[in-house]
Amino acid sequence: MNSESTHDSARDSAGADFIRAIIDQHMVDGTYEGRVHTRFPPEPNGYLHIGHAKSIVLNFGIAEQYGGKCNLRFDDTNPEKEEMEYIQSIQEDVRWLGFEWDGLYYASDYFEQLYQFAETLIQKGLAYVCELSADQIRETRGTPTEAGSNSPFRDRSVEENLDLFRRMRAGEFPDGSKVLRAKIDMAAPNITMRDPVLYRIRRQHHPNTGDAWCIYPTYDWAHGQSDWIEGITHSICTLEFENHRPLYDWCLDALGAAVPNRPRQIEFARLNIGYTVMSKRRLLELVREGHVSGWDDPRMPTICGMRRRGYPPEAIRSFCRAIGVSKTNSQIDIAMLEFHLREDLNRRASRVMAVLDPIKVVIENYPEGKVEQIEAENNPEDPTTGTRMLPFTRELYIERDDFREDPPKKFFRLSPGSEVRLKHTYYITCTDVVKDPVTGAVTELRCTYDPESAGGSTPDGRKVKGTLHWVSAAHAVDAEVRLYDRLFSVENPSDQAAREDVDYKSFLNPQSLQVLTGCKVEPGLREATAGTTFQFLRQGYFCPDSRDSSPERPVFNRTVSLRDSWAKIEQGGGTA
RNA sequence: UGGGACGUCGGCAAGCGGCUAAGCCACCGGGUUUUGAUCCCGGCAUUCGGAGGUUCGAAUCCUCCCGUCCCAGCCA
Repeated sequence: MNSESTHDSARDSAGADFIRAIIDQHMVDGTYEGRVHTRFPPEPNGYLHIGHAKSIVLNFGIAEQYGGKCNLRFDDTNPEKEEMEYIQSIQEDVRWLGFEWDGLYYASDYFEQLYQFAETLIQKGLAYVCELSADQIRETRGTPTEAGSNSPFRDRSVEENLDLFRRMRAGEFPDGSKVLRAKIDMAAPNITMRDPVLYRIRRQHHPNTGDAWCIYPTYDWAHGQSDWIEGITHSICTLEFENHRPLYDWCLDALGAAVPNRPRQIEFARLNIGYTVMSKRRLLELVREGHVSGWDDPRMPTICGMRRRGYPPEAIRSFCRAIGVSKTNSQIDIAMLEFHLREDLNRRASRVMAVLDPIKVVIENYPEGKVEQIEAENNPEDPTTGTRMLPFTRELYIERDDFREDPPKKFFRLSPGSEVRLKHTYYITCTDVVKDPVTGAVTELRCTYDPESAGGSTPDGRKVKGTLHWVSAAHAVDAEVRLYDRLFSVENPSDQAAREDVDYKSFLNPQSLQVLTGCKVEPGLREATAGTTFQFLRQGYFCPDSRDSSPERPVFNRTVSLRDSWAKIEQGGGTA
């Protein structure tokens, strides 16, 4: 079923999560006759995000692990919010993450059957057509501490209910005028069980069924039965559905579902990550109000945003596996995500040189017009990736921050009189600093090189502490580089906003995107295409932007920076 | 003040009555290094929300208490 690419790491020695423990037990006692069938059931009302990835990895991962199946099912019971655009993007994202579904279904595929089930319910005296308005239903539902009261329509005859329900379907009544309700218990302590609505009248064009229906089932009526129809064994969902499980079971019982063909609902805690928001409502809002450039803005926690940012699917998968599955409401440290990102990229990203904030270096004793080809390894973590040639000339660019006229303690990069190594090649020594006569800003560094140091070491064996990345001025390609940072400047935007009674958007990080122009990258990068993430040596991982980059005008997104212990030293030391 | 669920290191998370409470991230040292990256080595909960109790023995069982989350959509 699933592709081999998802096997990327065996489960470690830790015990299986509680869901797998339940399945293990089912395997032992034969509850489902050895069958495991899960499903990933997104509502097509938004783009998938990293929280969905957790669920995808869980559901598809379980199917794979137990030799079972996993369906992709669109939970399209509410045509008001659902769109084709989302149906497309969701499939794209699931596939990109590396999974292939066994069956592709829509809850709407079952509308007829669901309708028939509802008639069965009516016939059993377990559902009735209620004519109370939405407001009246709310008012008679009671509160957490007070029981609700019965609807005056609760005790209609089976015949009347059947007739009314059929006429609802036939379109004889206006939107919102009637609903079908389950007849359970208006005094139930669990509010979900107080005669929940099963069908509503809504003349709304449906992306899949068009105008075939004017009544639509609610989630509660559609979900469990869809699971049942598909032969799902383990219906895994998030914690907020825990209160609905009794209803899920009630529906199945009412229809006579029994093991081994009776789905079991299991709830786990949804993923939360610091410094971002995860609800589709809020993500939609950020898109609609233009706080980000779209669902695929590289700052978004959406799958498409992360893809554009340069995350490989493997990194997302290994993160999802590492965080575990439990029922504890938790929030994962963003550092955990970044760790798995770097771990993956370190292994596979080609090393290249790019100068983000260039300052010119002129090597005075290097012949004018001479061009040497320097051999550079592509990835020290993987020698099979070979080497490439890099042009070296008298005029180069290095990182402005790699030079200090007045170097702090333990700074072992370039400063007047100091000697450093240029990565893959010569040692250079700074001999003079050229400044703008009016601003005093450093505009150019004059250096000398040691011809004996070709290849990065000298016959006399002297050491240099610093190694800098560089690019030949004449050969460098100009590029735009976008540095991304966390979307929000506080760890819990939603919680904090609620506490301080302000809008969560007031915590948007104004520094979340910094655009650098005039960056100088090595020549080969002109040909780079989206989908490949590189390591810009000593800086971080970057990828060509899938929308805006072109050979004529390369644009790179910073996926994540490299860990930087010097920055820590400098910060800590400076303030101490 | 109703019901449901959850509380083990800064963040995740194993543990299911009996070795000195796994592992990962973060953090703090130290080593290697032509990326101050990677890699390697070491440190990091006498304690499991709290208080009682059962037991030879409890994070694991019982009682009470405290805290957090979810539920009053014709959303999912």
